[in-house]
Amino acid sequence: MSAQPPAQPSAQPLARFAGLLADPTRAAICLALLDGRAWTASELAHHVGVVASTASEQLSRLVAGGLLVEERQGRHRYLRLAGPDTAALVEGLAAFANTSAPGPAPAPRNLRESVRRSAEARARTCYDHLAGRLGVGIADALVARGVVADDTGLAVTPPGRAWLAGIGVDLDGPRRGSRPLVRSCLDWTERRPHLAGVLGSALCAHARDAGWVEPIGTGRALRVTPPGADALHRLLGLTLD
Amino acid sequence: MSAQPPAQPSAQPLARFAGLLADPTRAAICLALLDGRAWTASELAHHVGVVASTASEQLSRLVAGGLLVEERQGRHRYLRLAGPDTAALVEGLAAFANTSAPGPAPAPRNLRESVRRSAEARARTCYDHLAGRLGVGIADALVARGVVADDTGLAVTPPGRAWLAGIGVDLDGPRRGSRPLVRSCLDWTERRPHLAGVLGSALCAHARDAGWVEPIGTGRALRVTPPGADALHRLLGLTLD
DNA sequence: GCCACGGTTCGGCGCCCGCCGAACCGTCCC
DNA sequence: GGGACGGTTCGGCGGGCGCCGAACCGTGGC
Repeated sequence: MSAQPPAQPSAQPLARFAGLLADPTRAAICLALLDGRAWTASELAHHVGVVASTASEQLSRLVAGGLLVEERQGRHRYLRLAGPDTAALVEGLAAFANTSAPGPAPAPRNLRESVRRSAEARARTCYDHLAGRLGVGIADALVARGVVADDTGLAVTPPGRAWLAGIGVDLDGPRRGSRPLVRSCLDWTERRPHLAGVLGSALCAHARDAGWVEPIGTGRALRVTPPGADALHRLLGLTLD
Repeated sequence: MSAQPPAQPSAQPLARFAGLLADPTRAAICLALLDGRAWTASELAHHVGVVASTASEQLSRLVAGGLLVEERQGRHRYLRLAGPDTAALVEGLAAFANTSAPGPAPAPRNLRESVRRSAEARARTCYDHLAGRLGVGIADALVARGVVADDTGLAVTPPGRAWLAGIGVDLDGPRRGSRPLVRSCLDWTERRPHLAGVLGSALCAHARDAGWVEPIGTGRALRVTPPGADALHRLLGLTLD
């Protein structure tokens, strides 16, 4: 029974919320949805390797818990993360989970290397911005060139803002809202921060629109196109592996 | 069996890590440790309302998972959160859990009011900085007075830095390290940000040292002393309820 | 030396939860 | 209208896990 009141008032909600991500199936679903797109229920079921009915239950649970939102169209049920803050939470938690937990790690040492070499580790989207070595490299380059200052938290410098506008990255677009202009997001493959927030989103959109990157297959992985590699080298001095 | 490999490589660690907080007992332990102090195992057991053996198991699990660190002294086992970033993660997650999860909420409406009136909601420590209405009030006041800028992420302004030094808050103390100078931390009672990072820590230390606040009992709750109320009003125009 | 006490280990109990298969419902296409 | 298909509901199974009590271990005090 143990119906005695919990000593901390918020322990119950915290546990219930954390429980949403405490299952491998639900965790895999949330990670898949980090690409920011809306997936159908059966896509997710197939992707994480469970039968449709199981996925249906877990998806309902995630929606009820507020992590996911759903949109029904005809006989399809589209699912996506509830918002950018939710995505940041999941990504941050995943990064934390990968950096800590030194216990009986089920990672056979060279799995790490194979992950590092994968296309996703090289360049991918993280919700609506760029991640992987590409994302981290861009973040480093922008800090090195003074576009973004890293003194006391991240900030876009005034000359940096002009420089960004000059190459076609507009920070005053419709996406503004109350989102922070630039935010740091911990990269779970590189374990170092890349850029999120309005700037991260605008950069990613620009890279897509300008043809610098294009998606590989249906996942989050990206390929840097030859013109993209040229532009990144010319503008940021970036050389990718 | 279902031994098929998970589609997402990091789903397993994420689930395991989230699972650490997915239990009410473990969650309550972590929330209690948010005060930044080291507790003994039996203190925690009594506080969260489980028997010593149960607490021992859960504590070992939290330590193995990297959320807590332990320090053994004689026949005592002291436990604290692994670090400020861990504390931020727990606090952020708790705030998120309280804001989302609109489901069958077990909160009987006026519980919220009773929480609001509690001493903890008025003023408390959050790991090593100030929280509650006092914490967010200070944050608002510092932003309003230009000590902290909130344009593109939080930052301490140059005049703000001088002003802080003038009242005895030193930001270049030994605590610097690689911590951000000022960071936003979501307050789970107010659901609005208060100040963390080096500034938050220094402010809290100064408030204690100057006798502005003093702990109530053994918890995280704080009482604002008469001289403290005077100083906060004089320096920041802050009037507390 | 003895005893008190904090902490741990172990066995066992009971519940919860994630999984599946089967049946069912609604939508879309032909 | 009929059939294909995405999605849901339900029953049942199995495993994992959180809890406790009891026994045990090591430290510290007397």
